[in-house]
Amino acid sequence: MNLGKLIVKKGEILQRSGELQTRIFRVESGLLRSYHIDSAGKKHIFMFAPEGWTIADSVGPDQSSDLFIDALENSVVWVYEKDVKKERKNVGKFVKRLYVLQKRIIMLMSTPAIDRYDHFMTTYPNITQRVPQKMIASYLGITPEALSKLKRMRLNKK
Amino acid sequence: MNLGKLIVKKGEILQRSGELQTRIFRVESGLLRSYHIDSAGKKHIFMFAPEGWTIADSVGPDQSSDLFIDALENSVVWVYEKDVKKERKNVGKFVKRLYVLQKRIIMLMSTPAIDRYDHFMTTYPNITQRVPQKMIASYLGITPEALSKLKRMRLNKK
DNA sequence: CAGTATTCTTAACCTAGGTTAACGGATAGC
DNA sequence: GCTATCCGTTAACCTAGGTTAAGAATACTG
Repeated sequence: MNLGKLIVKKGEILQRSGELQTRIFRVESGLLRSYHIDSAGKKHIFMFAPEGWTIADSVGPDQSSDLFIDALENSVVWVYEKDVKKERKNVGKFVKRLYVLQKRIIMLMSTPAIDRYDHFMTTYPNITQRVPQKMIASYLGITPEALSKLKRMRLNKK
Repeated sequence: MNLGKLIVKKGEILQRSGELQTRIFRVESGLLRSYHIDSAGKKHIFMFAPEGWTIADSVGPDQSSDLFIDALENSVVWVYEKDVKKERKNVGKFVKRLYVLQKRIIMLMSTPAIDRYDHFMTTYPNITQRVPQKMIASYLGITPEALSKLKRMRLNKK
């Protein structure tokens, strides 16, 4: 599970979006960061990890990564393999929840409200029918008036 | 640790912001939600929890809650006490990380960029000095130009 | 049912932050 | 030391979403 120590130069990429087999990086010295690249090609920094911190993509053992991880300074890094057994038991619930929050943060930073709405509708179809629209707007981070407007604007386009 | 079953009516509040002694709620039937009330008094829904889901405020064992939890439908709920021993060991790292993400989501939804900037500067002063300002902007979810503008606008006001 | 309370929508107007582009200052590589 | 790249700033203009207010549609309640 401990895969050893890695010495990385500033700018080196440790993990790319789309990779399976994501790892966990513990920073002994230096500075790492993780970031997401959106559909328009823009970078959004998800987190910084200075000395003593741990950084990883919070995806389950079978998912491919959403994040890039690279070094902002020359760094020394301990690399760990994810513990698939633990992830399937206790810890898995935490990892899953972390992933949901991670995704939500990335979407809040990089995705327009109407797309977040679509994502919500397909991800939680059952909730959709049980709460008023204004609560979905609140979850999405916009006002009910804005959601109303966005839906109408989409209709008028088609 | 299992504190028993609770039958709640639509509208009932299970946890208030500011409370110590936060609990974990597992929904047997019905629908709960958690939300944050910002400084302007506006509600921001953090999460919905239908049947089978677990909902709680991801604060550590000594922190007071940031979130309200209430029932959107008549519900049956299992209540659990947080396991302080576990939280101080293994699981604590996950809880802490969840809390950071929870806070970031709430801030992205309810706090203007300049205040998020201040929060970042005081929370991570050491990172501040090691990365260019454009990366802080990226972390905050805004463009470098916008951050530049916001800082200048603040100066002109004083 | 009637009556009240929510919810959804629309519209006019406002504002925070995005886009594009240009410039000067700082850094890094050679 | 010279050049190229990156960084921060400014400015003009644009756009997504907020604010306020009002009306229509829907859902509760007695």
